[in-house]
Amino acid sequence: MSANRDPSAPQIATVLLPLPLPEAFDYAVPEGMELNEGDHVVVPLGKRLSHGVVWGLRDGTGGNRPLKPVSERLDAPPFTASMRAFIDWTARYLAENPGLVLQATLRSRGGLSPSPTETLYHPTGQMPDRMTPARQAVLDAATQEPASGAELARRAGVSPGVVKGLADAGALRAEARDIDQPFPEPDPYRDGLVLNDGQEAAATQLRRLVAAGGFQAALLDGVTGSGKTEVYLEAIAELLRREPDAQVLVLLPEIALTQAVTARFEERFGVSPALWHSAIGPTERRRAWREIAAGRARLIAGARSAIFLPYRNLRLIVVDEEHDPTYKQDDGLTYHARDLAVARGKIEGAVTILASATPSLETLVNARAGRYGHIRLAARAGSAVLPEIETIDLREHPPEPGHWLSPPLTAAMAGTIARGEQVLLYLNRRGYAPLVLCRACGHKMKSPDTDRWLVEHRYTGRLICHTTGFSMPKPKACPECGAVDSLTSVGPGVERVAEEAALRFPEARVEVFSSDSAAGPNGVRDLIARMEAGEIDILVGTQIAAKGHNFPRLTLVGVVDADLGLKGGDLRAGERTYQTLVQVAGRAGRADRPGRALLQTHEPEHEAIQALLAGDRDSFLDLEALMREQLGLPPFGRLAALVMSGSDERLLVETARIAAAAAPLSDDVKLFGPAEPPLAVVRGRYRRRFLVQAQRNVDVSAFMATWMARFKLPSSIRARVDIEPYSFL
DNA sequence: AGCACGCCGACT
DNA sequence: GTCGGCGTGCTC
Repeated sequence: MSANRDPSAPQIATVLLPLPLPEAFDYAVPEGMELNEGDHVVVPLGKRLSHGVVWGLRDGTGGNRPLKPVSERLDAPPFTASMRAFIDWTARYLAENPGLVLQATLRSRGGLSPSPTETLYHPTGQMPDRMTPARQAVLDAATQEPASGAELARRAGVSPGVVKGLADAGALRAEARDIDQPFPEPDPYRDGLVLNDGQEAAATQLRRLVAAGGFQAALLDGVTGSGKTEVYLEAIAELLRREPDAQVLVLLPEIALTQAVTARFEERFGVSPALWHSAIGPTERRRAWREIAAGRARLIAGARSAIFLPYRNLRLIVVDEEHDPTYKQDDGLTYHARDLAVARGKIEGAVTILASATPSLETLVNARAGRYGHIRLAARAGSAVLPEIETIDLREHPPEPGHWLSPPLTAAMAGTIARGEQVLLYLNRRGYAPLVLCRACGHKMKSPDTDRWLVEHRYTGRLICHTTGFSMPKPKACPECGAVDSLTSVGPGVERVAEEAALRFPEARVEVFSSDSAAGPNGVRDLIARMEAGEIDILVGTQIAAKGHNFPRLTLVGVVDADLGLKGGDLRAGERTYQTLVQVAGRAGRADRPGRALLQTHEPEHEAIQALLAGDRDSFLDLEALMREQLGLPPFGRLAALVMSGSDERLLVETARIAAAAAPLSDDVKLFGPAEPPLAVVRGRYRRRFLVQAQRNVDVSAFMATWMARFKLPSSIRARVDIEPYSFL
C-alpha cells in the first residue's frame, strides 16, 4: 500500500490515544518523519502532549482545518496488526471507546522508553599500583560477581570511594547494563514428568493441535487432580520446539496460583515465566511489559489483565480453570478474560486451550457444538482416586444451637486428625459473623451507604461492609437503642467456624484461609507452604482455599453450608455451586490417600448436590442447559446490562427514563428496566439497572453502542455497559 | 483523562 | 472588588 508512495507527499496519521475518546485523531506527519502503522508516537493534545499509537496512515492534508503535526516517533516495538485488531475488536465487543482498551494494554509506566541502565564494575585483571586490604576486598567481591559501585562497597564493607579509586586506577572497568534484563530462554527439550496413559493421549491431541498451527480452541476437560497442567505443559513444549520465537500465555484466576505454576514451569523448562498480575511491582512490571512487547519473553503467566499485553508472536493461550468467575470482573473495563482469550486466539492465529474440571456451560456448549475441540482426561494422576462424596442432612443431624459443625462431620474430623491427616472446612463467608444485631431492639448493623449488613471480623474487632469497604470498630452499645453489650453475632463466617473447631479439637492446629487472614501474596504463600508441610491440622477456608492447591495430606473436606450458593437466584447459581463443590471436594485425597468430602445441607435432594453425589456432571449440565435454552439465557441467548449511577437520585431516575425511551427496540431484543438493583446505593451513589436479552444471533454489542449514542448522559451520571453480565447486583 | 472556561461564595 | 469552588465541554 505505502510501498511505492511518493515520500514527499503530505501524509496523515490517524492516532489512537489511550483516553476515553470516541475515536482516533488525525495528525500531520512532519516531513522527514517515517511512520508505520502500529508505531508509538507523541502527539499534541490541547495544551499538552499525549502518547498514542498510529492506527492508520493515508496521503493528504487536513484540508480546511490544518492538522497538528506528530511531535515524535518513539523508538519502541510497534503494536502488531493483530494487536491493533484485537483492540478494535474488544472495543466493539464491549461497546467501549477504543482508547480505553488501548489504555488497558499500556498498564506499565516506562515500558515504552528504553530500559534504564545500571553501572556494573568488572575487574580488568590489571593490578593497581598500590594495593590495600580495602582495595583487595573490593576486587575479590567484583571477581565473585560484578556489581554496582554501591553494592561492591557494601559487600566489601568499605566506602564507595574505594571502588571509585580502583576504577580510576584501571583495575575496575565500568560497564552499563540494562536494568530490565531479558527473561532467560526456556528449554523445551528437558524431560517432563512421566505421563499416564490418559495424560499421554490428551497430550498427543494437544500436540497435534499445536502442530497444525493457526487458531483452534479446545476444552481440556479433566477431573480435579488428573494432571491437566502436565498435559498443557506438553503442548507448550511442542510449540517451543517447533517455533523457538513463539510466545505462550497461561491465564490463571488467582495470583496465589502463579506460585505453583511458576514451580512447574521451572521444572519443565528450566526458567520461570514472566509474571503479570496486580501485585507485581513497578520495576518487574516494566520489565515484563517491555520484554513481552519486544517478543523476548516467551512464557507468560498472569491474571486476567495479561490478555491485554502487547505480544509480538502469541501462538498459544491457556486459560486454566476457565470456569472461574474471577475471570469476569471490572478492571476499569468490564470483560471476561476467557472470552477475550478466545477472540485473541482467533485474531493472533493461536491455539487456545480452556482447561477445567468443571467447564462453564458456555464452553461445554461450544465444545459439544464442535466449535471447540474436546479433550477429556478421565483418571486422576498417580494413585489418587476421586474423593468419596456424601451429604449430611442437617435436618436429621443438626449441630448444637450456636454451632455449625454437625455430629457426623466432627466425628469424621476426629478420625482424620487421629490418623495424622488434614481437614479442610469450606465456607464461603469471610469474617466471624455475617450479621450483627441488637438483642434488645432487634436493630441490624448496616452499612451506612448501601443496604447491606456489616460483617463482623473478630481478628480486627471491626464491622466491615464487603461491598463498599466501609469499616468501623464494633461498638459497645447499640447505636439505635443504646443498650450496652447487646450486640450479638448471627450466623457463621470462617473465623467463627475456626473458633468452634479449635474449641472442639484443642490439640489441633487450626488456621483460617481467606483473603483477610492471608494478607498479601506472601501471607498466602506462607499459609500454603505450612499446609503442604503438614503444620496445619484444620484449615478453615473460603473460596480462595478451594482453588488449585495440592495438599497431599488433606483427606477430609467438610462443606459447612453446601446450600449457600443455591440462593441468590442468579442464572448461574446452580452451575456455580456445582463447580465450587466439585473443586472443594477435589482438594481431598490428591496423593496416595483416599479422600472424603462431606457436604452439610438442608436440601440433599437439590439437582446440583445429587449430580455431585452421582459424579454425573454431564447430566447435571444437560439439565442446566435445557433450562437456559428454554428461557433464552446464555449461552443460548445473549444478555447485556447497563448500570447507571449518580449521586443525584432524581436526575438518575430522569436519565434512566430518557434512556429507556431511547432504546432502539426490535422484535428480537427485550429490554428490562430501569430497575432498582439489590445494591441500590453504593458509596452515596444511587444505581439503576437495565437488562437486555436477545437471541443468540443478535449483536448485543452493536445494540448497546447504538442505544448509548441515542441519548445524552449528564456528566454527573455514569453508565457502564456489561456484555454477558455475571453479576446481577 | 487533563485542562480551560465559566459563573457564584468568602476573603487579602 | 478578587481568589477559587468544581460543572461543562473540548481535545485532531
